[in-house]
Amino acid sequence: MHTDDTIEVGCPNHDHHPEVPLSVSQKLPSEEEMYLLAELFKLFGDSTRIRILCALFERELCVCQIADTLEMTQSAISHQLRILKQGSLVKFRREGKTILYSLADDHVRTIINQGINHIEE
Amino acid sequence: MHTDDTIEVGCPNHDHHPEVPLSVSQKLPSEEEMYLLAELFKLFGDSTRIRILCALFERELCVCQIADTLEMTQSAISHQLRILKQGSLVKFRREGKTILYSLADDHVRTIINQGINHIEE
DNA sequence: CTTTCATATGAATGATTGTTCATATTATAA
DNA sequence: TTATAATATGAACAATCATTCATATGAAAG
Repeated sequence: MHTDDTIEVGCPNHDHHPEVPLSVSQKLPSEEEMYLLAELFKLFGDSTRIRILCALFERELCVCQIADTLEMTQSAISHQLRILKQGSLVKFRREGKTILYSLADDHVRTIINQGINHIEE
Repeated sequence: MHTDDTIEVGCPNHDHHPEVPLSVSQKLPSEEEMYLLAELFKLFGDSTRIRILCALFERELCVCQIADTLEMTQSAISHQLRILKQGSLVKFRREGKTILYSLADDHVRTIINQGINHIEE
């Protein structure tokens, strides 16, 4: 992440507010929490995964329906679903040989909608 | 993004709902929009950038204050600020030799808070 | 049990990306 | 103008990642 070598410090603004770095870092979320936040957004940061999630906005879908809808291979979709599953963004249920995927919860929808809001301005 | 070769199709579920891929893809946001969405979330998908944005939650900061707060080099911070600037997530103003960065708008806060909500459950 | 079919996964590969190091830019102070 | 200080940037490198291809798994039908 970063070296623990000497880190440069100091500029007029900095020197006139020597308390700032400490005071800011005290109000920061924990390193753990910020790391998890980044990991969460990383899941949304790929257009294949976004397209999968958007497809699941409509209804639950089996893997090959997603592949067909997005015009991608079953394998590529399956790999991405695994990542979305591990990140608890999608859930699934078995129906015979088929596995049906759906959005894990409404946060997924909310976060994506928030992103759409930001873009459309 | 994907090959235009033959894409496999078909499973019982799929065959019993042949209209699904088309009907789902018609309700999808445009490819352009989904691409932009992924690009947006990519900006939040790095822990250095998340830490920078969280630091700016508190107050506007110059580059070396951010570097000092996060214990990283000026160069690393500057590179990431460039990415955040290009993505319109931060704005800046000059004050002498110093450049002060701040959050571009409240969407940034909202999106991050939405992410925090998701994590804390 | 064996075959079939939907899905999952491991290895390989090319592409993208974050950090470092060295250097450039830009504004101020001397 | 020259020197200094804050920030920016280009090239290089290592690490991460998405897709492909080949193959494995697991449920169900025969």
